[in-house]
Amino acid sequence: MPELPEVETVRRGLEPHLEGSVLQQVRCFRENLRKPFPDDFVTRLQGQRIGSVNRQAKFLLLGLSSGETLISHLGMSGKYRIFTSEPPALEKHDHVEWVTDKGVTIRYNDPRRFGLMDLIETTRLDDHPMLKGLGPEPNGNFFGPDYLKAALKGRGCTIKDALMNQKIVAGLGNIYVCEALYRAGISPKKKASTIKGERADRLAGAIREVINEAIESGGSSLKDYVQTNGEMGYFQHAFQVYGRAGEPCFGCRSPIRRIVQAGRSTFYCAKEQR
DNA sequence: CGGCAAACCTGCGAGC
DNA sequence: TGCTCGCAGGTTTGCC
Repeated sequence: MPELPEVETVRRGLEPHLEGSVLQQVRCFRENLRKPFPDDFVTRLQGQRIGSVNRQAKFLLLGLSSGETLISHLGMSGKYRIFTSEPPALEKHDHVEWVTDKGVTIRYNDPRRFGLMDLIETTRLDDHPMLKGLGPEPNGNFFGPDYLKAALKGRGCTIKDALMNQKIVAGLGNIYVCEALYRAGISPKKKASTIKGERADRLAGAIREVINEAIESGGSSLKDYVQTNGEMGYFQHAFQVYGRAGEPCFGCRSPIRRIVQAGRSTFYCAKEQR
């Protein structure tokens, strides 16, 4: 589920229920996700007031009154659900639960457990191994044609791999890279260093555009729910290439191809993407 | 350094 | 009905 637009949608869902609230009751139903929970996880969360609900790349960042920040990554299958009244029975793969002083229950559910939660002093946030070295936000001020051109210069990997690299741009994943490359008319197999000039301008614009449109649509829902209220995002209906192998390109009608790059599926139109 | 496969996990749909 | 296989939105690790 979660690339940047999905995580931003989750952030917007959580913020009104968490910002300014106190985590009155914290429960954790196992000792690890992809990695172990930090030491004294429950104790360090319990009783904390949440001052801010932020996002960086695909990470949610909850600023706590203790001076620590909770880092939450959703992996492939992580979901937050919010219950404003009496919550239902725990479900399979519910791993963490918070009850706020406003009587709101928030549960983190993650079947594949590729997600991650960690605590770090807020002043040392940028030193956290997962956040250190992250590139700029694709919809932020720092990202644009000039940045992208400089970042791709001399890169021997494919343009697909470059855009998947969180150190170059932070927050894109398989779906939005495929979609941005289609919009820019660039083949995912091109060497990154060959994308320059007007083509790089178009790519930078396409990335910003697709990310912003997806956020406005509440992200993309594939098998799982994305939004914290259980509603589907609807950007999946705007996919031009992702998941459309064999179906006709909306532009030229030639079949969309699926190839594997770095172990991940890439969808593209061989005719329109050069 | 680059490239690639495997690892971490469960669930689902397709095919037999 | 039930089995096996392949696949899935992410990231890290280890090997050549």
